[in-house]
Amino acid sequence: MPDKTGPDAPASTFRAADGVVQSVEADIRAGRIPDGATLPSERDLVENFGVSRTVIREAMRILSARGLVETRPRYRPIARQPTADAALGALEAIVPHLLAQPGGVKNLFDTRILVEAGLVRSAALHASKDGIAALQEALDRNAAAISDSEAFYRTDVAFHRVLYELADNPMLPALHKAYTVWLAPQWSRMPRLEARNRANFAAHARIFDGILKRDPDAAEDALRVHLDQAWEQVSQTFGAV
Amino acid sequence: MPDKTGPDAPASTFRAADGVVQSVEADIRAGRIPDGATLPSERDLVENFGVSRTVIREAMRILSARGLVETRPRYRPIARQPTADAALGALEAIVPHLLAQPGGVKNLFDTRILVEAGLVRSAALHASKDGIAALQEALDRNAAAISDSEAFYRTDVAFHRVLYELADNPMLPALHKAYTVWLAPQWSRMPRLEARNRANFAAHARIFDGILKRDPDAAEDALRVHLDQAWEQVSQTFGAV
DNA sequence: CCTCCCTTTTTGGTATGACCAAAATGCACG
DNA sequence: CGTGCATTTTGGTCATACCAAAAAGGGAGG
Repeated sequence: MPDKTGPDAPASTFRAADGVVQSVEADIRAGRIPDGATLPSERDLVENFGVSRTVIREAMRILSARGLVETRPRYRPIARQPTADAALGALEAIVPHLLAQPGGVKNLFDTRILVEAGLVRSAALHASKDGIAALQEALDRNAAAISDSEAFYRTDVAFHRVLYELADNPMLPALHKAYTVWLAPQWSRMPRLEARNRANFAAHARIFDGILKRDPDAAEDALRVHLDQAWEQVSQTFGAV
Repeated sequence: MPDKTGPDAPASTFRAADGVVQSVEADIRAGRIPDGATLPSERDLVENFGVSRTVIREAMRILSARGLVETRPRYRPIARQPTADAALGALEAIVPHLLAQPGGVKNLFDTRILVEAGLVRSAALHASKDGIAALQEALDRNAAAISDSEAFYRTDVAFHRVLYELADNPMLPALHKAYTVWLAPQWSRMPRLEARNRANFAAHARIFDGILKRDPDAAEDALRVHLDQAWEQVSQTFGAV
């Protein structure tokens, strides 16, 4: 019974693991395996699917690459609902390669500038009262943390995150998180100075001001000045990257 | 000799496959395994690394997930230089899940609008003579294909691609390609009509005109009208997605 | 009764060896 | 000088076994 070679192999490039993948994939998406739940042990899956452990492990690897399960080396796989977050998270292994190439960090950072410029323009034109209030709150928190570089970093990131949240598109906060994680190696090693915090806060305030005045050009300009300056700091710290 | 458990296992969560992955990873990035070359057979790798085929296969799966090797079910793995293209390509397996969720296609398409709006603004402000010439050429090709819907689709995609190329950031053309692939299932099933081609070409011309006049607002507006209209067509064809 | 530590069981990681079918290769034939 | 068939190679799968780490269980001590 465990043997099922031959007769039911439809497509030429069909692997047994694909069947397992599809089945588990469907179970996760349908919620039969809830988000965060541990999957059955490999040996149980062997029994359920009537395939060898080799195939089960292959399937787990594929599911892991798809972001549908989270695997740590010696632990049970955990089911994950396929979110934008998981999708971007799947890039975590390859992005460092891109960043290591000449100009890699700059290129990635430029895409961030492109996106955030669009976001602040959009915010200036369409942000709701609530959205602006959220931004104001983030800005206040940022102000309160100027003298505490650790807290300033957190509130800095949070301020930018609000910009991504304002667009009301769940993919964008995920993108912000990805940017933060990807660029963290550069940023976290930068010297933290109160003077710098002050300058960065002022930039945030200018951005907010542009949005408040419904002036997309001013908001975008402030954002660009801010991020260009941030880039200056990074590239000074690390040399040409 | 093939046994190497115990003594040299530094981190707790270190798997033998990780060692193979790192080694092959380094070989590919250093060009010792050129882009496009087939990797040694699994059995050869077994010999080279002194581990079992189990481990080699595990390593191949990991490398495949990282986008460093391309594996087709029954063929030899092919080395791939880690490019932005490969990175985005790694998302190909999970993005369909996101698109299948309510509003998924719309959300993705909105990010595209955000990005392209930024691109046309940037083009209007900074595009070089050569860049504008390239855009002009793409537009001409598009015009010449109005009566041939198949060719029109190709030149349409090509016109937008030029926008992504103008920014001189290798990650952006990769992004364009990804958008094209991801949204192809929606787009390729749309009815092709010469009238529609004509409208789309007119929109392209307006975008180009805005760029030529160095008027970012006009260019962006034309782009938004164009993509909103495209979205209208898609959502009419497929209902609320 | 709860906590903490130690023992047992479970489970993931790896090694081996074997078999099949498809792909790659090579050789003989037209 | 192709071209088609036979052989070899190679990826995909199965089965089994062992180890070490994690999880579970259970008993001693507070």
